[in-house]
Amino acid sequence: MAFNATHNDPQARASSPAAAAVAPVKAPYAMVKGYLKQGLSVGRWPPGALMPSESELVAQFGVSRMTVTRALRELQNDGLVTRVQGLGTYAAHLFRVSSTLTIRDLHEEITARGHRHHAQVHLARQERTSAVLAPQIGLPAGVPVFHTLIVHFENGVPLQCEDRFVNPACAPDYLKTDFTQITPTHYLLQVAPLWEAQYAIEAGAPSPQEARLLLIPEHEPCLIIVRRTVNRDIPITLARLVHPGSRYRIEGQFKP
Amino acid sequence: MAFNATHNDPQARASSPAAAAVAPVKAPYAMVKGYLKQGLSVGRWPPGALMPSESELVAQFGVSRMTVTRALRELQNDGLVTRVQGLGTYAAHLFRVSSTLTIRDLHEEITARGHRHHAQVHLARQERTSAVLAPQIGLPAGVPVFHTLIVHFENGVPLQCEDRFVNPACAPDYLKTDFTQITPTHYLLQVAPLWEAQYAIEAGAPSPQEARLLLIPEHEPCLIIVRRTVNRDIPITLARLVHPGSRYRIEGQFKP
DNA sequence: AAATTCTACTTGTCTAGACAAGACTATGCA
DNA sequence: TGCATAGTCTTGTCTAGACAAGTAGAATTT
Repeated sequence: MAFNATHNDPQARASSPAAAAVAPVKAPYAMVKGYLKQGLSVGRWPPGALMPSESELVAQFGVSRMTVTRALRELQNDGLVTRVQGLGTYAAHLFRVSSTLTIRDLHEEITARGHRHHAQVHLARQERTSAVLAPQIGLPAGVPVFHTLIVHFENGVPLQCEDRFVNPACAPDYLKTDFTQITPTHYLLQVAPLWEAQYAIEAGAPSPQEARLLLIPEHEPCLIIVRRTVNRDIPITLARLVHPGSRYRIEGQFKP
Repeated sequence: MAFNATHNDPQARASSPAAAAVAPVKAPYAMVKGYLKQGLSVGRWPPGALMPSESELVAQFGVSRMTVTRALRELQNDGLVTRVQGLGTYAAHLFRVSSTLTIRDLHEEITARGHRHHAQVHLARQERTSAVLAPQIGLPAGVPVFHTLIVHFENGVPLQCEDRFVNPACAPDYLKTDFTQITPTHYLLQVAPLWEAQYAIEAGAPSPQEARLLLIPEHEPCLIIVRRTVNRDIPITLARLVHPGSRYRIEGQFKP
């Protein structure tokens, strides 16, 4: 991965001008993919247009069909083309554009910035699901759940108020964890490494308690993430993450 | 895509119990992928563990190597495994989990909900880049830019205030567009169908003007998206999209 | 003892051909 | 005219083998 690009480096691209003598030879499938991507970029195939068929590309590039198929399948996964069996490959309507939104463990995010992270545990106990909470987390009402309320600090400044409910069946030792050392996210990833989640990102005012814990005025806008996590239909956790709008934002990029 | 699952439906899954008589036969590559995914889910290979090699899976499933390779490559693209040439395939450390965040054209989003969309154009003119704006959009100071200020309504309720600057070089006819009929996003996608973008999502208070246009009090928290779009290093547009926190939120899901 | 070479195993990629199945079109029949 | 059928083109998937290249450890040489 560190040497000069060779034909089996799928990420091959032009390196520094000084090293331009060594041509960055792309793998054939990457050539085909790049050709189509470039064509889409310059408007050769406007959205919805029929693109060359696999056999045409096979003839044009002199490669086997598997190679062309791979290029087209990757473009499809990237959302750049739509393929329909029996019809052909079409340039995608990019009306919906997607990017990968990465939600990282907050501890890792802070330390990656070279800053100091610490946490204050304000609540860590067992409760019973209320009628309001039960449908949200996906458990029956009245069953035990773990409830933690933790404030995370970056360089001594409160950055996140984490109000979390955890299904004891998934993490029986959850409350024994020292949350000043290990974040709940980190712990839960170890207990249940693979899961699905639904999330909602919204702007809202903090609750009076959250404003107090985050040391912000009650009218300060906050970025609130509500996330529900399940492992094969079994609820794991429901978290409400409140961030002061002046201290936290989500950044990312689209790269079709 | 609508019939019973056959061996080449990659999305094949168990359908309703009544139709369980017809076994949802998965394609071989999907079998291998599902087996590995299941193993990762139940902790058979904890994060960082060495997983079976391609040749082992070939022997185990009695399929060709290309089939196994495809399953593993898709798992790699999904971020579930890490592959190193010469070493093997490892279960990924899922400390950073990603999802696809889709930002759709607002008009499509509203009509998809079965609601009515209309827009009010409050500003559509040519200006010159100020010293503050120039570095943000990536153009020199003092050059012409198009500036539009449009409020979008869902069923008559203001949902988004769109403050946008556009590079005339990319869309010379931008100002001739009837923005009550075609959203700027839609128009720009036609002019420059492929692009990259950086975005930031944050919570904040609206400007007095934005509060007035959105018919909300000045202290109402808003979800603000700032997006900068470029096509091969040429800036296309810089947009500030302000949404009332009580009326708009971003939803999505992780599905490793 | 240190450096080098060899070997076994891994992933990365490609080929040439095959069959299946969906979608459209032209044809033949009633 | 209306309908069924055959043909053609498309994508979806799989096979069996091949070579390249990266890694690690064992064997050999210096």
